[in-house]
Amino acid sequence: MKFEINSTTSESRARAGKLETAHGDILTPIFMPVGTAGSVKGIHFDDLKKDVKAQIILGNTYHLYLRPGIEVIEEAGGLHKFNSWDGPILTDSGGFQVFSLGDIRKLSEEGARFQSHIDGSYHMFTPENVMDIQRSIGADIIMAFDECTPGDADFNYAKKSLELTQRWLDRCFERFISTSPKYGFKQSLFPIIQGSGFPELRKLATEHVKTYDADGYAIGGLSVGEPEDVMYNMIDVVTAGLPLNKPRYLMGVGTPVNILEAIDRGIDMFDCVMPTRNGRNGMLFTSEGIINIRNKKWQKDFSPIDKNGVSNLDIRHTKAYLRHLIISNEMLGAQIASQHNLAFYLWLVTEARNRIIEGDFKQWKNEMVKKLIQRL
RNA sequence: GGGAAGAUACCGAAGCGGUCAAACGGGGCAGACUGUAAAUCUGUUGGCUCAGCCUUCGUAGGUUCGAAUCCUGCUCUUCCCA
Repeated sequence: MKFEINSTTSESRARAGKLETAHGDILTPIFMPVGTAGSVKGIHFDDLKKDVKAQIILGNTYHLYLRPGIEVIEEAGGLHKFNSWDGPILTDSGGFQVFSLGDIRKLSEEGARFQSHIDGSYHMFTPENVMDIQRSIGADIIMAFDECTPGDADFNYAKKSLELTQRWLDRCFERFISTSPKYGFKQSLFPIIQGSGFPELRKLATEHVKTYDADGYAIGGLSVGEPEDVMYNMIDVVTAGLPLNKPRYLMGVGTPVNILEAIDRGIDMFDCVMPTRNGRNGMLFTSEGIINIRNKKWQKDFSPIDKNGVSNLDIRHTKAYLRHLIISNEMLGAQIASQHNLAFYLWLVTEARNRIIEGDFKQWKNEMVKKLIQRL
């Protein structure tokens, strides 16, 4: 996988780049819509590509492993064939589920034993079988199996957790390099940097992942309950230590403001459920600020969803109509809101890229942040 | 014409002498959501000069220290018989 930096800025760490995968190029910075179960909730792939302008989507090892199951995906010929998305795909390893399904799993040196949230059955994830599973799913970018350390972890827990993640990373790479892709194209394995909110641990973690000449490096364990300034500080610490010529992926982040701040600090890739989940729940991110479309004040507002919006739906539909759909629990409402939010996120990172190239990123970012935190 | 049951807050529906401004649903209003156990979850929903007070359980009276709860008249609704 090739990554080239097209442009950098003098007053910030922000970069514009291009990541080449077997399923197409990705212009960075990029936001990657989350498609946990092989589907970005509520959005068809045609709209994702043409209207949202998504360049890469996610899938999730844990969810796909439980359902439909790896046999099905293998027989289909991999996830690309199965769901028909022909662009790049990244799969998360299930490490986040080890965190979010905390009460129904048990960690050991070997791996994570967990209960399915679907039927309660017991399963075991190890660094080795998670690599195998991700080979079978066949994403272009696959993630190391890690423990996503909780945001409120104390130093001792965070240190032990990081050390486990590091030992697991060694096993991930060992397995990864001794196996081959199943569908005739190259896969890249990204390590994940943990260390919670402790700069010294983050530095150690950064040094450790650099012992592998990976195609990209991810930062995990942020936006999991810690204060925002801690998150920004950790990003600073990590990006300062990472090689310049490799993409950096900040996992699970975040709000539009989080994304701009992270781009400013040298992050290239993002994913987050926020545009889709919050969209389903009536929260819109727009060029003017944040809208809770369920609020009564939009009941008779027949202005476009977002007058500056880039999605076709933004001008076509009014706030009043979208409010009606969401309030009435019509599934079209969730679809429109999700598609709008995703299109907005993709616009935001694309615009950031343009500004980096133009050279006025910092100024633009500061203006945008002011707008984006407003509640309309 | 005769008989039976019932009328509770925005709607439905509990309550059947004091602990009732009144359970529970729905609806309304607002909030949360960051590598998706989420088309989910939480709060709130008579008024006020708000640790208290005022007005509310069809309506007008009555019994009682005390009534949404008991009694009487009236109005309306539903069902059954003719």
